[in-house]
Amino acid sequence: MKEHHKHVTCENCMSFKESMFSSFQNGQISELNHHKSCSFYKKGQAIFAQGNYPRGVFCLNEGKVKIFSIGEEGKEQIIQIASSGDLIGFRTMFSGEPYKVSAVTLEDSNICFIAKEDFLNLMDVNQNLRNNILKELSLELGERAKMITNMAQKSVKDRLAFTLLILDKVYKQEQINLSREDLANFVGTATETLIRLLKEFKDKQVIKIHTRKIEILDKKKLLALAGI
Amino acid sequence: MKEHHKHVTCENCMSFKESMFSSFQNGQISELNHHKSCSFYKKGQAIFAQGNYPRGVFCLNEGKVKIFSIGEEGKEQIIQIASSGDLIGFRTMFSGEPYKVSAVTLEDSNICFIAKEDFLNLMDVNQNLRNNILKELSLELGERAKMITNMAQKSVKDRLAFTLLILDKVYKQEQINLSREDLANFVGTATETLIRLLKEFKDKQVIKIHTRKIEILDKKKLLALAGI
DNA sequence: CGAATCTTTGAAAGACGTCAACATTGGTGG
DNA sequence: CCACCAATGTTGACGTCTTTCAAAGATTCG
Repeated sequence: MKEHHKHVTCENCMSFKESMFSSFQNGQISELNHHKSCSFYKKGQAIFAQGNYPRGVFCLNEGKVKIFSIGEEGKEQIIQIASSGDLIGFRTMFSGEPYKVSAVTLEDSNICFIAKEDFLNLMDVNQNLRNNILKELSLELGERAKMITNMAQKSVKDRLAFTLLILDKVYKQEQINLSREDLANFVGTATETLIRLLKEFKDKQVIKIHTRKIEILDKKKLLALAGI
Repeated sequence: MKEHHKHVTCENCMSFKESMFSSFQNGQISELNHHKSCSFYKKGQAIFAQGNYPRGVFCLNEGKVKIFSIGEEGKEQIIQIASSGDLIGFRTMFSGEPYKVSAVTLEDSNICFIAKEDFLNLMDVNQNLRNNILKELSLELGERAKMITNMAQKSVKDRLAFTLLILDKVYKQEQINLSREDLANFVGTATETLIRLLKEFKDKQVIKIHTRKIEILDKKKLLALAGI
């Protein structure tokens, strides 16, 4: 468990080189650092909520965050899991709308904040940042077309396989650590259905279950199931 | 039916003021016009295809275009229907990837083309265009989060209601004119299921069916069904 | 240790997709 | 201009995947 209010500067941020700001020069980095503030968020804490108006962007120094949209029955649909180095909430900087999604930490996290005005100023001045943002928006748009297609055309089992592969990348060498409900809300199914399918995957030696955590044993079988 | 090779200049383009270029000044408009070429596409003709690399962007002067992604079984999932004034294929200008979706005309259309290099030069020079593009990418990203949630959580009936409301905006005062298969591929269901639900909506006086075309009679009922 | 939360299992109903046959439509050539 | 054919649309029957509801079993954390 991480300590509270760990102070991080952009200069010594472990996630800096994979971040949207990776192309910044020394002077720009310290300027960025000057404009950011850094906060500790406990597991389960909200970073922003659907319907609110944004005041800036959040840069994830350490931790994991679920980005989800809430359907009419109040059920969460997880769209994305953000992790160290990811910038979140920047979409709303340009759209003029309130947030269309909510963000909640999945574990204790250190998250930096850059005010909207400062961020937009950086965008104006820095072409690399602009290009990185354009690229990221574009990549995400492509991913979401794929996700829509999966939701519309694939069985729950196939989607679970697909989701586990995504999570494998997010959790890297760690085991996947999500509640059954969050996992179900990412796959887009009922918790009970998810549990039954996990058991099936376990019986087929595709995954190993350590109570809450999930270890992927056979990525090839998952790839075949997900149809990639 | 429109005649072939109708020549359109940006200056006299009926869709110009709703387009991404609406903020251009006179000199910029004629420069834009100088860099574009204009082609006639017959109904059902492909504009670009998933997997190919983009050479530029397409500006829809007149007509309608389905944007879809193809699932593993070869089934189309329609993501969006573009109409007059819409710019399509600009996502791939920034991502460096090949197209993740395909575009095919739904009716005879006039479509202008702007080469990638020219378009990116315009982006560099023109802050309004840049902001419009950023805004459009952001808005679309928000819509797709909503679409993912709908696909994952709502019944086919609810999604049909939602889709009809989207199409009502696309077709404005006209009646919706899509094949049953395309409509099913937008809703994300089988053609047969779609037909059964259309009949149900017809019996409930929500829509009126003129063979292929669909007229919306009761938008309120649709809004209630779609849960908006 | 116990309360609260999260997870698992079972049974039953319903929504949806698939297959096969049939009907209608619109475009084409005679 | 009409008849015909291919493409598109419609209907019914059936099976199965998935959800829902209810209850019991684990686990976690104070």
